[in-house]
Order: sequence, then C-alpha cells, then structure tokens
Amino acid sequence: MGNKSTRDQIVEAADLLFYHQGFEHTSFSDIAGTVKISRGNFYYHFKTKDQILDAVIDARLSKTETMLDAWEAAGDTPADRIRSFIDILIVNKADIMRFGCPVGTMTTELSKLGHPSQPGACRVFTLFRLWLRRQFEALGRGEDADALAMHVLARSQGVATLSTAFGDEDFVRREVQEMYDWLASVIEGTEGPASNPTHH
Amino acid sequence: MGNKSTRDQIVEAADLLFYHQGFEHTSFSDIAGTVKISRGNFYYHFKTKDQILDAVIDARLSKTETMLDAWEAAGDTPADRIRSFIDILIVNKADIMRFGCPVGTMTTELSKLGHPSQPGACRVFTLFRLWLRRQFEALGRGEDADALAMHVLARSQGVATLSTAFGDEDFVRREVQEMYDWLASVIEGTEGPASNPTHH
DNA sequence: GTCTATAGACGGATAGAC
DNA sequence: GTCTATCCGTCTATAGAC
Repeated sequence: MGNKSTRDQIVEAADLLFYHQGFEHTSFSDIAGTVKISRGNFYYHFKTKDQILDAVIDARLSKTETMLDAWEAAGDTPADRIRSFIDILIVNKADIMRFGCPVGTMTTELSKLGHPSQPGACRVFTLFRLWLRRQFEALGRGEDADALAMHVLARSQGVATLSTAFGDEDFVRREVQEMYDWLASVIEGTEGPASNPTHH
Repeated sequence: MGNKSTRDQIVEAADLLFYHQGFEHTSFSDIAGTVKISRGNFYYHFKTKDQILDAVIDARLSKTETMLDAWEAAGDTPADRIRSFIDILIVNKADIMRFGCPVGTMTTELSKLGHPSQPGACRVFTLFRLWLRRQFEALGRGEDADALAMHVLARSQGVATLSTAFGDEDFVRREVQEMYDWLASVIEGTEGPASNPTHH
C-alpha cells in the first residue's frame, strides 16, 4: 500500500530521465537501473519504449491538470493565477537552468524525431494554453485571450531556453519581473503597442 | 575548384542533419549517406563524432559572424538592424516550425547530454547577444543594453519553440509584430513598465 | 583519399525458468 | 512478477587493401 506499484515507479523514473537526459538518450537499462529491476522484467509492464513515453505523457497530463485545478482554487483573482504560472520559472529555476522546460524540450525532441507521440506531448502545452486563456477571458479579454495566453507561454519558453544556455539566474528574475509588469499593463488595459520595459 | 572539399561537404551535411534530427540521433551512416562517401572514409577527415560537432559549431560561428556583419553594413539604423534579427522568424519560418531554432535546440540538447561542447554551441548565442547589445547601445541604451539584447533573444526563442509545438503560422506573425511594436516603444523611450500589447 | 571488412559495445526486444 | 539468457540490429571506431 505504502509502496507504489512497479509500473508507477517505472513511469516516474522514466519521466525524470526523459526530462534530464532526453527521450532518445534514455535507455531501458537507465530506467531499469533507477527502479532497480532487471531489463527483462521491464517488458512485463511495457512492450515498447513508445508505450513508456505515452504513459509518461499521460502522467504529465494528469499531473498538470491537478496543478492547474489547485491554482484555480488557490488564486484569488485571475491575475494571481496567471502569476502562479509565471512563478514556475522561479520555483523550478534550478531544474530549468539545467534541463530546460520539460514540456518544451520534449515536444521539440519528438518533433525532430518525427515521433508519432509529438501531438500527445503538445497536449500538455494545450492544457496550459486553455487554462491561461480562461484567466485572460476572466479579465475581460474575450477577443485576444488566446493570443495573450500564447504570448505568456512563449515568454516562459524563451526564458527557459536562454537560462539553460547561459545559466544566468539574474536574467530569469529580471524577465519574470518584466512579465509581471506586462501583466499589470494588460490588466490596466493600456491602449497601443507594448511600451518600453524598465530592465532594472 | 567548383566542388567543395569532402571535409566541407561533411560539415555542411552534418550541420543540416544535426539541426533536423538532433546531434545524438544523427549517425555517421546518415552523414556518409548524404555526402555519398563510405563510413570508413569518414574517419580520414574526423576521428570522432565530437570533432564533427566542433567543426559544425565553428562553421556556424563564422557563418553567423558573416551574417551579422552583412546586417551591420546593410541596415541604415540600429533599429533596422534589430528588425533584421527579428525577421529571422519570418524568413526561416518553415524550418523553425519543423525543427525549432538551430542554436536553441542544439544548446538544449548538449546541456541534457552533459556534452563538453555545450559552451561552444552557446557562443553562437553570445555572438547574437553582443551584436544586439551594440545596437541597443547605439540607441542610447547604455545601462540596460545587455538586458534588452537578452530580452529579444528570449522572445525569439519562445516563439520558435511554440511554433514548432503548435505549427501555427499566424502566431509567429503576430508575435513578430509584437516585437516590432515593443522595439518602437523602446526607441520612443517610454518610461514605466511594458504596457498592454494590441494582439491584433 | 577512398574503399571494404570487421571489431566491440550497446540499443531494443523476446523466450522461458522460477 | 521477477529473473537470466539471448537474438538481432545499429552504433562508433579501427585496420588495411587499393
């Protein structure tokens, strides 16, 4: 009861290894070694590597849904909830600086491999996208709510990629502040194009 | 004379394959097949796969330098030059939507592999960063020129990642317009935090 | 400089004992 | 459910003929 099933342990280990090393670079031996079972026993639970990938994607989808539901319940205002999303960059800063964003790096890798599960991995993005979109709609942005959601996603992805490349913690903090300021201006409803950020 | 040396052909083929398939997923056979030489002959030119990687990085570095020099010569104003950079997202849209940004995806992959050439790959980013920084300095932004350069880089990376994930051409065009507007507001020198983008 | 042949390690995947 | 043993393919890399 207290112990997770072997299957769940495999999925959990594979999830982390796919994130840290990449999907292709992670071998059955790597996962088996982490879970401390033999390679052969592996195939009792999953017939192919692609099945493990799909299981990992499913796990990420439900984990993300749970997290978004929690934010929905906890955040007082739509703006608070959007800031919860932006804060991922701070909360997971250490991991992101080493391995990037789990969602962005996996969809990119699967795209290059031409892997059939790429659309599945992308669904995690879609989960965030629709959730963010609803928050912007709650802010009265009916027309461009989806564009604003995509904009927030893109900013986060860009910060993640560059933080992995340069390993600059201050850069992450600065950009998070920028996104806070940008969000404030969206709420104010300032007309016209984006104006000059402060870049403290 | 008209034909490039075998070595240059190998580097060129490897460059494309690393971009399209990823570094690790590209085998010597893949490269040899493209150049139409035998696998064995390969080792006359490069002793290890890592050597090919370093050669590809060097080629990208000099290619980037040449491009930046050309932009420097062609662009009338610093703003024109920065727009040349932003326009990569439009000019290379088809490739970016399929394979992402060559620089961002390579540095991310090498980071995950813990590859010793990761800092080398990152130098391509640094080339863009310093170049952009100089353009912002020319606009009178001495203090935060580097932060602005990193901001532009991050925005581009984010758009590249999400365009690969969703394959949405309109999203790319929209975000490029946003960056244009943002740049205009930086030049105007508007005080205060970033204001509300239009999101047409 | 280009080729063939091959070594040696490791990948995913299977069969069958316990 | 877990194990060992094994197959087959592909990978990097080497040796040596032409």
